[in-house]
Amino acid sequence: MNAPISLAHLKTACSSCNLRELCLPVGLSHEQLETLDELVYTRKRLKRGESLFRSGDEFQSLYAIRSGFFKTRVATSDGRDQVSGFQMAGELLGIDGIGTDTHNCDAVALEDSEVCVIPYSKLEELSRRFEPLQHHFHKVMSREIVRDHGVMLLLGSMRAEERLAAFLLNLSQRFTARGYSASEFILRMTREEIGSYLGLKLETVSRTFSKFQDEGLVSVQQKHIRITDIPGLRKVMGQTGASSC
Amino acid sequence: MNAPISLAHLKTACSSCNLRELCLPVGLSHEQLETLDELVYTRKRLKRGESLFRSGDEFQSLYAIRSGFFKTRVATSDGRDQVSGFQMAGELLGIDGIGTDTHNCDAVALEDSEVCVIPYSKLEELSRRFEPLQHHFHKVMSREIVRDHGVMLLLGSMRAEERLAAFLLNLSQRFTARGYSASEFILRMTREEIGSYLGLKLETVSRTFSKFQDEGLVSVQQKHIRITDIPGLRKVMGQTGASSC
DNA sequence: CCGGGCGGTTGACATGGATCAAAGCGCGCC
DNA sequence: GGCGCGCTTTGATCCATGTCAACCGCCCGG
Repeated sequence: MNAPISLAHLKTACSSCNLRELCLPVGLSHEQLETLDELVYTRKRLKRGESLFRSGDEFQSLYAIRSGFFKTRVATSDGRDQVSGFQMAGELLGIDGIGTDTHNCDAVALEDSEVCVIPYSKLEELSRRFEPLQHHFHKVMSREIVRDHGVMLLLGSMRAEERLAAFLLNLSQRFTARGYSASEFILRMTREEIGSYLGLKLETVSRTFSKFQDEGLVSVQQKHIRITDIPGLRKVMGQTGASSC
Repeated sequence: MNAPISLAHLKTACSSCNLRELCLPVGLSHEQLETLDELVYTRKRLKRGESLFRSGDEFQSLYAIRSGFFKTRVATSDGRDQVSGFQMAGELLGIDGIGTDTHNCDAVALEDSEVCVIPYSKLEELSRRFEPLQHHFHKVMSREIVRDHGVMLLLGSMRAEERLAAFLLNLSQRFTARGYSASEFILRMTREEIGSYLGLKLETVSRTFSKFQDEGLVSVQQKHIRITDIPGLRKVMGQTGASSC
């Protein structure tokens, strides 16, 4: 049922991974890190468009993104679906599966990607023996909840321009954290996927990009984005409709 | 800064709590339960309108609701806020604080309520020693994430009627799980709070209630709700705008 | 028992974003 | 390297929901 996925049985070491400051082991000492190395046995490569897991799949592992870009997608029983997040290197996929032992969303690679496979039972076992790991794992889950509340706020009370500004600033900040440019990047997702995530139609996303460009906030060329006025975008996000006061 | 809150230093035992099938200890054996009793030292009573914690407060404990009804509320930097959830007996409050050691939302009692105070460091310690507790706590957090994704889907792609139908059915189901009527209950929150949660204005909530009443789906009298046609409400939720095909 | 205020309802109107439609372009596949 | 499809842009129109306003009525306190 799943598309074929190449499985690389490579020995992976968190202790030597250059994402360790973003990923599960963040903040652990070097010797603590070496304890972690027994957690990750395998990696998995995915090509663009392939699913890492799908809603309904049995849950067994979490996945840490080593490279690439993903979206997660949730669906209603009546066939509508929505992008629930975009994930990049160092972020964790699959947490949704813990609660029901079954995945509740699809994770799809938006470009050729590689993930570390973290067997969940192993993670639980290790985090019982190893307090800093337990603590950090809890933090990761808690932050995911806080992030989701932020998206709920965006979806429930922001206007189209504010949503897109918030989206761009969020991407910018995450790229910065990974050592990339804060102001210039390639969007890995389509206008439709952005719209789905932001609760807008693709036409609205496109129009809003054009509007931002006219206003000199960004320079848009297809998927290539250059933010030319970060404070300006912040101001767009901050303004409360204005008409309501 | 906080409103005065009465602290009851009562010995509380999960093992004899009639909410144990809904709360943290769900699914544990009786002897396992007794290990849990050392987790909860105190309870806290809150009157209607009081805050259990506020955004920015230092995070120290989780709270299990023994009785009553709460809302949580998140805010943007520019002053807008939104209800992020309604919580009832057996549910856990405060998970948002784990990630940053600081609470990221306000929790407000919507009626006189009582909570069990669960010191978080104690919970981590116990769940290291006690695998089923660890496992269940992870499940609770994961389910919260899945729930939030459901709300995001609602906010991003449902119409007003679908949102309100989903809201009523969700309440109904949660009341059922607590042994109350699935079809008749008192809303603890105002139309404005419902609207905030659902990304609608209070007038829209009110109008939609009236519409449901005209259609014979519910009988509404202020905060008193009687669902007269549960399958009908389900159908409202399921229909996909219809115009889009 | 009465009065005031808050929460709720309803109506009229405004509007942001959806929808429908059509054309351009750019990227990937062969 | 060229072709075709999918993504994007842009325009015209429509509609769901927001906004503004007025009134109602329940509940609480005096």
